[in-house]
Order: sequence, then C-alpha cells, then structure tokens
Amino acid sequence: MAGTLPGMTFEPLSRESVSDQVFGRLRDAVVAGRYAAGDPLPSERELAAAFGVNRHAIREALRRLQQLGLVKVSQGGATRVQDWRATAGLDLAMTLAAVGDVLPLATLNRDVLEMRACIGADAARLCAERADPAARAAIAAAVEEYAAAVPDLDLMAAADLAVWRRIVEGSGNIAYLLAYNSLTAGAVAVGHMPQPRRTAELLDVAAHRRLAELIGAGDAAGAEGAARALLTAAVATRSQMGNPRP
Amino acid sequence: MAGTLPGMTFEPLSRESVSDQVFGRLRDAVVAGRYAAGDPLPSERELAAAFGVNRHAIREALRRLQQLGLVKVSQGGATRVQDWRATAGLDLAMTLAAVGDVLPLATLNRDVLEMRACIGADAARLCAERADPAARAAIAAAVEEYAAAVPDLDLMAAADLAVWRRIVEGSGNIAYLLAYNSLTAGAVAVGHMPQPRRTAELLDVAAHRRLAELIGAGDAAGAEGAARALLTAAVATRSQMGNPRP
DNA sequence: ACGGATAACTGGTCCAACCAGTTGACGGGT
DNA sequence: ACCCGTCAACTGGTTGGACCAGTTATCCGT
Repeated sequence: MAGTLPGMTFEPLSRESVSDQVFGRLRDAVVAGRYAAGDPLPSERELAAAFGVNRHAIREALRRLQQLGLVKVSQGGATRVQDWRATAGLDLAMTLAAVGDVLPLATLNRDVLEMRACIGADAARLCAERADPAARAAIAAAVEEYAAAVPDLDLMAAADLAVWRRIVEGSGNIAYLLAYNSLTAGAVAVGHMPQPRRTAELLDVAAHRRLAELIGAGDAAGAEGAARALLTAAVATRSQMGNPRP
Repeated sequence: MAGTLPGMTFEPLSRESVSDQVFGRLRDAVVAGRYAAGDPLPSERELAAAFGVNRHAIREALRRLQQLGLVKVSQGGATRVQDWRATAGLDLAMTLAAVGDVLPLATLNRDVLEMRACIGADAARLCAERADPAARAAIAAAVEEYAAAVPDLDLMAAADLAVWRRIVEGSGNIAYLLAYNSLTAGAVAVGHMPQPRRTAELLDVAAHRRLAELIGAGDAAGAEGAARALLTAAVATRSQMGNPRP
C-alpha cells in the first residue's frame, strides 16, 4: 500500500457531472421554497451564464426537475416553479433527505417509518392471502438468512431489507413494490435510520420467524398483525414531547 | 364556429417534443422487458442515428430514464438497463399506465386502489389524531363542497379527490402526500377509474360526512375504520374468478 | 380606447468539435 | 506460454454557436 497517506484524509472530490450539480442546486432551491409556486425560473440562457456552464447542461437538469414535478417548462413561455407538495411524487422523498433545510429530518424520518409500517402490514396481509408457494418459501429462506446473520447488525439490517422485499414482492402489488423501492432508497440517503428503537425491531428474530410462519400458513389477519407490531415498534412510542434532535 | 368540420375529427397531432418521444419509446422498451437487466443500451450516437434526431435529445431522455431508475448511465462505459422492479420508484406507476403491454391494466388498477385504501385509511387515522383545527375545518368544507356537487359525477369525482387531499395533508405525513400525488397522477392516466363499483363509493355522501365528523372529533380509530370501509368498497369484493378484461 | 402587427423574449433542435473516462486488443517482456 | 503495460477505439460529458418555434408584451394605427 504505497499510496496510504498518514494522517490526512481526502474527501472524494466532486465527480458529479455538471448537469447533476445544476440539478441538485435548483432542486434544493425549489424544495426549500426560495421560489414561490408559479414564479418563473430564470431563463436557460441566464442560468447557463449564472452557473458558468453550457445551456445543454441546464436543459438536462430542468428536464429532470420537470419529471420530478418541481417545475413546468413550456416552449415559448417561462419555466415556472410548481408547488411540489401538490405535484411531486414519492420519488422526491428519495432526494428530499439530502436537503434538510426545509424539512426537519426527524419528521421526514417518522413519516417514512409510518408509511413503511402501513405498506408493510398490508403487504404481509396480501402476501399471506395470495402469494404462490415459491414466494412463501423464499420468504422463509430470507428470514433464515437473516437469523443466521444474528451477531452482525449491518448484515442483519441488509437481510431484514431483503425479507421485506420478498414480502412486498409476494403481495403481488406493483405499487407497493415501487413504493418500497422509493422508501428504501430514501432511507439509505438518510443514513440507515440510526434510531435506537430500530435496533429492537432488528433484533427480534422470533417475531420475524413468526411472521414468516403466518404468511406460510396463509393467515392473512395474523400476518398483518404481526407485521404491524414489528414495524410499529419504531414509531408507536412516539410521544407528544416534540421532535428528537437529529 | 366557422372552423367546425362536419363528420371528421382530428387527433391533436403529436406536439410532443422530440426528446419526450424518445423518452417514451425507450421507457416502454425497458418496462416491457425488451432489454434484459444489465444489458447495454445502444450508444447515444447509435440511438441518435436510429431515431434520426440529435444526440442531445437522446441524452435528455436517457437522463430522465436514469432518474426513474430504469437505466444507469456511466461515463466511459455503456448505459445499462436496470431491473426496474428493484430500482424504480413509485413515480414509475404514473408512467406505467401508458404502457399496457407488460402489465395487465386491471392488475395495475387493483394495485393502485389497494394502496389508496391502505394510505387513505392510515392518513385518516393520523389526521384525526394530530391535524390542527384549520385542517379539520378544511376537510369539513371540502366534504360540503363535494356534497353540493351531488348530481354531477365528474364534479363529485374532482371534489372527492380534493377531500382526500385535505385528509392526507392533515395527516402531516409528507410521504403520504407525495404518494398520494403519484397515485392520483397515475389514476388520471388510467382514465378516471371507470369501474362500476367506484360509482357507489363516489355517491356515498353520508359516509363522507361521517368520516369528516370522526376526524373533526379526533376519533382516530373511528376515522380509520370509516375511511377503510369507504375506500375498500371498490376492491373488497374482488373474486377469485380472474381478471376482468380491459 | 381598442385591436392587430411586431419585436423581443422564451424554450426546442441541430451541428460539429473536443474532453474524459472505460474497455479490450495487441505486443513486448518474463 | 503467460502476464502486464501500452494504446487505439470505443463510451458518455461538455462546449459553442446557429437557427427554429412558440409566447408575450409593447406599440402603433384606426
């Protein structure tokens, strides 16, 4: 290891493409509310001059913003900012975590956990109801793999994600599957949910096994209850005391 | 009306921009599975030649596909197709309806309705639990507006959407709000859910009023139950007989 | 004061060249 | 025969400038 430098660490200097950076800046500006809904963005030529990049880079960024539902570009007219609370889809959540200015991270995290519980419980119900035998077997296998990782928390977290993915897949509901993708992608951005309570959920191997058995047995109501109990542990005890500081 | 033409109707000839068309074609190709996951897409220059358009148009489309989670572009290497079932977010659902080849429309519709019921019920619960007085009043007002539209089904549908938006807003859960946006955007694409059963849900003014009252009174469990009952009507009676033909 | 031509915007598209990474094939060394 | 560095031939990334195609606001004539 000739290249190992003593004592000094380098952050991996921005390899982000120009249009990615433009996209990030504009997204943050819009989400943070620095433009009111309906306001026109500066023209592409102005933005290009302001950022010191070519207009094509601006255009790529704007197209992506439009697809996210943050702006509406229309030929001839100006590109106008939209009210993202009314027009943006769940995919925005993935990118929202990175902003942090406009949304309190704690609230966003609570929201994601609530949605996870809601979807996960219903997916477990549907899974118990209509998953095919192969899917049920895959779930049982995933749970065993999870149980086998038992001392290593990181491994367990990854295996836990895999278990839930199998369950959501088994539910046969495409919308749940895509929402699950959105939520996990966002959770990764947040930083692996370092809540203390989540550890308890993660360590409850018995509950995972019970859930897998209920699904395997086709007990819809039981599976839903077990899933909800498991997933709500991290949220249920939220108090009225206010938000924990991040 | 000098311009009214007798007997002949014109479809509004494609005003879609070039890059939009490219985006649509590539998206459909990927979602329909015409490229296996991991396969490289043709190079930007090849695609430009194939579509007979400029490379920049291709690039804009590819950037959007990447953001949807359908492909992964990397400098120097090829742009590779991803497994959208594992990497795409809920926003894909909005655009999925237009494909129709790969997913049976009936199944997709059922999935959306299931998710709607799941989110809606939990949002109602949270709304009853923690919405501020203004939000509760807004819900009651929206319900009255909905009730006032009572003969006109289209108006009622729009008002119904507004009611649920208020409820989801009142839940204070950003993830629910964004997911709601994704689902309604997709539903519009599907075509206003022309199910026969949905009409019953739409016409149940009394149930809407009851729901608003329960939320106003802060009865979380009651509101959740009422919302679930209302939203499940369109899905609950699904039979084992198979999918209705679109 | 009204209404239509118009000029000055806006975004949309193209071309052509070059920069910057990745990949694989080719050839010299061991 | 095998291994490894070199390099040419890809890939996407970026730039500049020109022009097309809509929208909008101004201004002039009635």
